[in-house]
Amino acid sequence: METGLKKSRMFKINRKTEYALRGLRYLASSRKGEVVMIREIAQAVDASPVFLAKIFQLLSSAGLVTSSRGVIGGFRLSRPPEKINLREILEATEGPVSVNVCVVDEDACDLTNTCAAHKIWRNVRYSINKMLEQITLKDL
Amino acid sequence: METGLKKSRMFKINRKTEYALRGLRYLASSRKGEVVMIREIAQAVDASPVFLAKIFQLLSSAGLVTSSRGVIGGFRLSRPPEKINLREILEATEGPVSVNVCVVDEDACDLTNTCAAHKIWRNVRYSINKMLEQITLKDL
DNA sequence: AGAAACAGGACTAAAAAGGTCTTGACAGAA
DNA sequence: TTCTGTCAAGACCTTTTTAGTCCTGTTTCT
Repeated sequence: METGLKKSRMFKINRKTEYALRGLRYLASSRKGEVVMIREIAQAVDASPVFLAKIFQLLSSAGLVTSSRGVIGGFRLSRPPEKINLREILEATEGPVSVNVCVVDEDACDLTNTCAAHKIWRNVRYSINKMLEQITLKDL
Repeated sequence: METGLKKSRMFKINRKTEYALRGLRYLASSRKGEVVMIREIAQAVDASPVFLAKIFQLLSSAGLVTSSRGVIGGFRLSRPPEKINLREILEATEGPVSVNVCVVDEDACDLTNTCAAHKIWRNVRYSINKMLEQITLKDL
């Protein structure tokens, strides 16, 4: 059957998250604690340095990595790998888990008060977050 | 901070799934078991009839609803609401849960054999599916 | 001061999602 | 049979999101 609507993959992480994970993994495993410049990371994870720089800005402002400027500048993990969980990482690059809008933005749901679905979605979101929090960078 | 990269919402279901859920809910609660034409459903859930028709084609080929053509044609649920779970619905409109590509497509992961992450992603996917399967159309 | 690194914003390109249009197949009623 | 109203299917267009570049500035070390 052909409907004209495309089905792809549900809940798939996007490319910037993919790169973020690879970059963090590189920092965690190959260069424990050291300051590494973006060019090296980009080369290691096979990404464009300019793009990866943007991604690391997100990670930096989320507090997952710490940047230093200047001639020997670069990035390093702000915390040991086992203290950085997957929820934080994904949230830094993609925003919070929401599944259904009305869970996050109450006003977006025109059935707020009567809506049984509301509670369900909230639970789904909670469970996903919980699961993601149990996985740390070290596990990857 | 401004990076030029946008963060929105993680794991958010898209509009066609939203409409699918509303449509199914309408069939389940307002018109139990009856054949209802797409125009009525569209009106009830405030969606374009043409677009909703496409969405219901997906649901139909997934076996969740049954269509009948002709002058008194339309759609009805193939099974009672408590036998239709959320995973089936989301999968019908958005495709399978995958989170990370390499879970679904082994070849896409260049680290297939050594990759510890591989196992992790598989578990995440499994847990999400499990959770979604426990929620049925009736709960919504 | 100068070189080498990140910061930040504007901008462009590519891909995905959302949505329309047209034609055909089917089923029932006159 | 033929007409009418429904879904089926595919091609097509538009809008939104994601991916990625470019340029200019700021910081820090030598």
